[in-house]
Amino acid sequence: MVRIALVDDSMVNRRTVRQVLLQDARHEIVMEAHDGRDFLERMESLTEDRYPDLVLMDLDMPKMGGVETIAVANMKFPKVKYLVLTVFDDDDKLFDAIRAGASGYILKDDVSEMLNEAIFNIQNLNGAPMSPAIARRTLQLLKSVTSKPSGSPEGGSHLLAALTEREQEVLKLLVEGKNYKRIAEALFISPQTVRKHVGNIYEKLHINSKAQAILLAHRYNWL
Amino acid sequence: MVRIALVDDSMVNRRTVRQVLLQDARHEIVMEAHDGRDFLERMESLTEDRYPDLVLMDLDMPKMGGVETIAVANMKFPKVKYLVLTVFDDDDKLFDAIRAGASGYILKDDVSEMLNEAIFNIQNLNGAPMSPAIARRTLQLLKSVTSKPSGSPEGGSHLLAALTEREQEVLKLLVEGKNYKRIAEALFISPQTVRKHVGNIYEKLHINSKAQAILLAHRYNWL
DNA sequence: TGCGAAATACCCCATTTGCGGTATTTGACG
DNA sequence: CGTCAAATACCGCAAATGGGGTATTTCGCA
Repeated sequence: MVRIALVDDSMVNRRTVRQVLLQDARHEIVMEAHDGRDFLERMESLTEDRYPDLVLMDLDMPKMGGVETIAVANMKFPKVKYLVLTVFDDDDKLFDAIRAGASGYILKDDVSEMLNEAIFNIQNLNGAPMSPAIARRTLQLLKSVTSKPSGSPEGGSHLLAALTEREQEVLKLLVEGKNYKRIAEALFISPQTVRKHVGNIYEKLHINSKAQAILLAHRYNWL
Repeated sequence: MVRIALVDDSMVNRRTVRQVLLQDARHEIVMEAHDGRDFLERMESLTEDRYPDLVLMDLDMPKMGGVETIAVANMKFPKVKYLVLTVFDDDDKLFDAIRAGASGYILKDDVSEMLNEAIFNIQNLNGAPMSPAIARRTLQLLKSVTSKPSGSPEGGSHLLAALTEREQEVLKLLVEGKNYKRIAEALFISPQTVRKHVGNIYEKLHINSKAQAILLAHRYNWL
C-alpha cells in the first residue's frame, strides 16, 4: 500500500484527485491538508510510522505555498516523496519546486491520464515522473544552463581531497543537517565513531562547527 | 504515419526495437543504420521529403557515437527529432546527449514498456519522453547546476516574510555560522534574547536546528 | 613481515543548543 | 486609555556538540 497525503486548498481539486487515486486499490489516502502550514502541523503531530509515503502538493495555496512547504518538509521528513500537482507550467515555478526537492511535477491537465502511473514510478522505480510538457522544459532548462560555469571548484576540491572516502560520506550527511545519531544509523556505525570522523574532518578542513561545515560545503558547491 | 530511423550497431537490438515499434500501426521504419557515420551518409543521400521524422539513436557505436551524431545531425537536419535509446544511465552521457540536442532519453530496459508512448509524446505533444530513472537524474542535474538566475525576492520568500525585521537580522547572523554569544555582540543585545528570537524563528519556519536554518537559507539563496 | 593509515569504538568534560516557561518595556493603533 | 505585537531579558533542564584523549582491527604496501 502506498500511503498518500493530499495538500490542496481547493476541495474540488482534492475530490478529483482522490477519485483518480482510488482507482488503484494499492493507494491509501492518509491525510488531507488545505495548505502548507496545515500540512506541516499535521505531520508534526504524527509518529514516523504514520508518515505518508508520498505527498501530492498543489503549489498555489494561501498561508504557505507548495514550494516553501516542500523545502521545509524535505528537511524534516526526508524519506517522504513530494509530487507537485499544479496548473502552472512556467519555468520559475518548476525550477523552484525542483530546487526545493520535488520528486516529480505533473500538470493538473494530465492528472487523470498519468497520476497513478507516476505514483508507481516514484514508489517502485525511484523515478521522477513529469508531464511531457514539463519534461521538455526540464531539458531546455538543463541545456540552457549548460554554459560550463567558470566557477570551477579549484580552491575547494583540493580541500575535499584531503578527506578519506569515509570522511566524505560523513561530511555529506553532516551537511544535510543530520545529527550524529542519524549519521550513525545511515552508515551502520556507532555515533561515537561518527564523532571521531567529524573531529578529524574539522581538523583537516580547519573548521570547528557543523555550521561552518555546511557553509563551506555550499560555498564550494558540494551540493 | 511517423517515419522512423533506427541507428544501432547491434542487429539484435534493432530487431527488438523494430518489433516493439511495429506494434503501433502508425509507425513506419524508413531507415536502419549501424553507426553514426552510416546514418549521416544515408541521410545525405535523401531528399528532404524522405527524411525520417524521428531517429532512435543508440549511444555506444563504432566509428561515430550517438552524441556526436546527434550534434551534427541536429545542425544539418534540424526538423528531425532524436530519441536516445541506450543502456547507459550515467550523468555524463545524459548531459552530453541533451546538450547535443536529444529530444528524449530512454533506457533499453524500458523500451518495451514506453517506447511507443514516448514516440507519441514527441510527435503529438512536443514532449520530452524519458525513462523514470533518467527523469530523476535530469532533476538532480538541474538542481545541481542551480546557480540562481535572478534574485527574485518574490519567488520563495513567502516564508521569510513571516519573520519580523529583527528576526531576519538574527537569522542572517545565525546562517553565517555565528553562535548566540557572537550574534548578541553584533546586535548589542543579550544572548538570552538571541535565544528567544531564534526559538521564535524556528517555530515560524517549522524547523528545529541551526543546521536546518542554514540549509533553508541556502536553498532560497539568502546568501 | 611489519609499519602506518583508516575505520571502528569508547571515555571525560565543558560549552552550545533546543525547548519549556515567565516578565518587562516600548510603540503603534483604534 | 487600553491592548496587542515586538523586542528585550531571564530561568532551568536535557540533549547535542566540540575537544581532548585511548584502544583495537583491518588492510595495503614498502
